[in-house]
Amino acid sequence: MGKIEESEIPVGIAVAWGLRDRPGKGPKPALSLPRIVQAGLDVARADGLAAVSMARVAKEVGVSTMALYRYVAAKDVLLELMQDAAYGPPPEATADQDWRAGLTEWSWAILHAIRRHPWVLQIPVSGAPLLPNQITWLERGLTCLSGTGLAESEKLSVVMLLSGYVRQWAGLSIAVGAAGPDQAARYAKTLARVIDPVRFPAVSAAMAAGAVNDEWDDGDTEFVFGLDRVLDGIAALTHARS
Amino acid sequence: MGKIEESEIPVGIAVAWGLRDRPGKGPKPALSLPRIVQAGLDVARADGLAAVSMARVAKEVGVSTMALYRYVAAKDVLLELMQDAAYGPPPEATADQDWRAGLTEWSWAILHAIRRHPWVLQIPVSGAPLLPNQITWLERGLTCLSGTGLAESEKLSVVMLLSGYVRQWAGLSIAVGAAGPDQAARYAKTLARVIDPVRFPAVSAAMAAGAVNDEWDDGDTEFVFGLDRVLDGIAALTHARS
DNA sequence: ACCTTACTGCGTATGCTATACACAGAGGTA
DNA sequence: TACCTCTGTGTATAGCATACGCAGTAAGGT
Repeated sequence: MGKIEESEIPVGIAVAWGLRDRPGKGPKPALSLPRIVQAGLDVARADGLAAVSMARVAKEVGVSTMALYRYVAAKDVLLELMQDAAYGPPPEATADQDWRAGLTEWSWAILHAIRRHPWVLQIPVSGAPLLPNQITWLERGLTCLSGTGLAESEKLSVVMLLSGYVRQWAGLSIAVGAAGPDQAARYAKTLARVIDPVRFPAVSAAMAAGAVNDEWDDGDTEFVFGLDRVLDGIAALTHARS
Repeated sequence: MGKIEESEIPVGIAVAWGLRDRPGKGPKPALSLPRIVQAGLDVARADGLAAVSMARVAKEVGVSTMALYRYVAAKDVLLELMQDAAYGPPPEATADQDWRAGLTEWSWAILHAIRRHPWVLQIPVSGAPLLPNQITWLERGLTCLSGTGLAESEKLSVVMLLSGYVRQWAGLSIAVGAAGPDQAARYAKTLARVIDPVRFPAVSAAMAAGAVNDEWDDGDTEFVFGLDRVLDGIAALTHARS
């Protein structure tokens, strides 16, 4: 692979894809990028994303803080790489599925990945997805839609719509259910305390009907509800196209 | 309003709703919470959310750093208040709309609010929405669905689905188009550079069709595409319910 | 064999961050 | 008047990302 002009591709991206001239001139590197990223994952899993500092990661690898900067241009890059590693590659696709079954599976797989590494949601969105695993997930999602008559740009929009939903839903459900099992009940109680039924009749009605309470008791049924809504919308489009 | 047991309601929340015993014992406060939040908004607008430090906000108000902690328990609370202030109250609802028109308007209003204050997307999600403006937005969204036969919990899910979509879409479109007008083209070029058509046929096809390039040229058409998909899905549900 | 060159990991230093704590003054209440 | 509580502030601490310079290491060219 040829040399890359640094003006075109961000450094971290190039590294992640394995492009880089390795002249092998100096001393042999004592550590590797995957090793650093793995250490970052370990710290995040153990003590949360907030605990992921360069110093902490370096200690985890058994190396001085500044050594990391030989492999990673800045902390942001490390976080991006961690994110890509956290999602990992998507699971193998089941053969002979229609688009709906395929995308359902795909969405669940995203949700599971996020549940495995909830901290990925706290990583600030820095740009469009570009890293290997993210591209692979995108590829798998687009493939599900190959049978439909959708335009390429429509496929792309659909996949992003879906991944956005999963991500958003996961974030909300994790935030609500984070501190404990009965946190949702407390949330409802707090709302009831603060909300004026005259100013907020609809919210009050929803609360009176127990919607807020029931909402997160078994998160999965609520997830499939929204998922089915999105998929119904896509189905309407595919019907119109065929 | 009575005293609140601090175990039930987070401090910042209580403050935002205006609940707090004001014994007026000591010296008169020289500043107010809204003044501080406004200063935070000013800093965020001028130099981005990263520039919002307690010291910077304090300087903006003309006060020592630590003075802020008399009004705000921690920086996180300030950020939550800033977020609520950034969204502001939702616009007045147009009379005599069906749910779809109402929610469309509502979604656009959210998008506009985010575009006015893009940094809100960088605030880490700390919990379920609880602040006054957020509740008001929720109220307005639920009200749009009052005519439909949906269950309360379904209404809630629908509203969250929609707000999630808008938020997600706004984040992506801002991230992509952030650095400049031709950033999207560079993104496409970079992708083409890195992506193997054999390993990623679907992504390559999308790129070849110009999907990635066209996607963000006029962001609004892409926004309404996804929005219509979601609304179609909701429409399918309302038909089933009536 | 030797020098050059590029690359490694490291130690130090800088300037920033949030916030704990103690204190002085203000303005109510008893 | 004495007190009590709430105010704003100054100082101090611990942590953070990272710029910079240095010493050592291995390969390429001569």
